[in-house]
Amino acid sequence: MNLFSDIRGLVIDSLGAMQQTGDLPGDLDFANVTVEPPRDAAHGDMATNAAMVLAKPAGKKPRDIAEALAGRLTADARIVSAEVAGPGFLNLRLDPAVWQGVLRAALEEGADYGRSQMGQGKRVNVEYVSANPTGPLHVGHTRGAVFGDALASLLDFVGYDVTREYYINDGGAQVDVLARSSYERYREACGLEPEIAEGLYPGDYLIPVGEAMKAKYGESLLDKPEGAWLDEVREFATERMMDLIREDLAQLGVKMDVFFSEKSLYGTGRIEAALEALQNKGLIYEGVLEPPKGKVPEDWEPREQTLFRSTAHGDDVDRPVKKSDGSWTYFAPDIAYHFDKISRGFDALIDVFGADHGGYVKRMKAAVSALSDGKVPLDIKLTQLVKLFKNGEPFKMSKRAGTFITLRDVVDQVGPDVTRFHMLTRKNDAPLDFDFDKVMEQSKDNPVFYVQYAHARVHSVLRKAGEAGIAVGEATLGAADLGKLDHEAELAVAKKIAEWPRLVETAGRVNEPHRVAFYLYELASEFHSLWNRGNDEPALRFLQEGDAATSQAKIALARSVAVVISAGLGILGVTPVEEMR
RNA sequence: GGACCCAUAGCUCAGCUGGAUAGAGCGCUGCCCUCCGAAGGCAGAGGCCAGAGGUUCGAAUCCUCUUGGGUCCGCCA
Repeated sequence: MNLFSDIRGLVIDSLGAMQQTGDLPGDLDFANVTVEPPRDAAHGDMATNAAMVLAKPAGKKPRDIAEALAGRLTADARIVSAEVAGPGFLNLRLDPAVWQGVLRAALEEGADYGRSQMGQGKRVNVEYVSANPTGPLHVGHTRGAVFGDALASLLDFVGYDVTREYYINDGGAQVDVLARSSYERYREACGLEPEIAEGLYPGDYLIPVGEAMKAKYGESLLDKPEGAWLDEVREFATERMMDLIREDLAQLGVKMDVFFSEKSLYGTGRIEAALEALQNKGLIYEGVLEPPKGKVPEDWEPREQTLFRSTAHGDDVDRPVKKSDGSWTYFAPDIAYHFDKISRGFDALIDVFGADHGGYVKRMKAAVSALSDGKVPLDIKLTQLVKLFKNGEPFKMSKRAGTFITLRDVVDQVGPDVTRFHMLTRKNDAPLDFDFDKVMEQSKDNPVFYVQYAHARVHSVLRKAGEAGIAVGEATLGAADLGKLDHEAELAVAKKIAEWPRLVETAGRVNEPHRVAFYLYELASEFHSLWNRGNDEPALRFLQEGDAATSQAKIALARSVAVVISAGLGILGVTPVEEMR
């Protein structure tokens, strides 16, 4: 159930009834009518802007509409009072039974409480990570992996049919470099001195690749020209790197549905087909680009290339798809890849890129817009930089010095749960500080711990109740007399739980999983607050000695908190622990 | 030169895609606890939402400009 959409439905029905009686004109658009929690609890439980939104089109004063609407709403048993306030807000107070109904729904629906049909089963493709298969994943990839994965789960939760996809850049020059670098490690494995020339990948992670090559090929590849082994080694090394990356992702709990190979686009006519589709729309031409203004590269000279008229779809300049030597630019297979996604029938596409790829957003959107005739929306989410700290000191990374931090370094040290939660405590387009010590800290100052602790506390109550001989089974709690939960501190927690279905829909609509993390923090905060009040007011403790019925009602509330935290953490990909440590 | 992102309490950040007196944590101030449901609790101070215009019943939120920070800018992926 979603209480807010229920009440909104009531408001819309009442407005419709007012149209019937002639209190409102018949041709009104209710799309902008909202029902939301008020910022200030003193304003009641919910507020609707209906009167203000409709005043102008209806040609009436907002307060008059509000008064009339209030009369109708209070006829509903759920609405205790409806007061006109401010410029025309209608503040609603709900019967406590409504909140108790929310708790009952949470208990009954369990992990599905808050699940929504908003996505209507539409197919959405979320592409994320897509790191070059030339080495292990580093921290930057980690953020993209966590973000993309949580986003995918979130969209699934609100009713989309989600495909998680990874685009393997195995078709460009970088995999040739990988092959050459691996070959040197192979020579090393054969007892020769490796020559890691400038421009090759120096990382140690290729040493095992060299050894594996020796195991497979013996010394048969030695003393042969590059042309004789390049294809073979490239494929071998790329496979190895993808195994490595898959393991890294598994460490983090990320599992892709599809790994799509860039290479599979070459030599199969698929790039040509995609460009032909653009050609048929008159969006491909031969031309010479203007040099970038202000900062002209030293070696700039005008060259004729094959260009995509991306400016026809919102880009600033047209983009080359073929180099002057006739080979494809990286953009051409990207176009073909997105063309493939479109032709697989997705209703919406999402790409998760690092912020350093911000410059490609417009051209990619232009390509998708052109290829789908504007029918398939592409949203591109950029994840900002992660700044690493150790003991409060910035941790400098240098690829050259080999001191760059990998995903595995992070996960090995702090674990997948802490990594994932912390990476989602910031909006995707805001830079993120990651302090190895702070994120591990077991104190209320650490949001990860704070939320986990709330969940653990609930389970602690359940355990203690069991020890005290109080039944806390699903059926028992579901049938508990929730009318006993009438204290404002208890209702505050119930109200927070009522917001959950609304929150996930909002988060899903804007593709922002961090909202889930912030919500969970707030819910945990309400719960801890209630718990703490139990110190001074024994009547607010969850376990009431000698009163099983009251205890069960309170435990049902606690249990509902755990249900929502568990569902929320599930979306974030974090394990809800039942006890700390 | 241009494009994109960002600018909110002393610090780190939220702000429900236009709503009421702008929130949280840290830090700060004060009080309480030290009868373990205390890996503390409660309360308070703290803001020209970078600046200037505009849009409207209403703007931190949308538009324009300015300032300041980040990323990127024809064949690299």
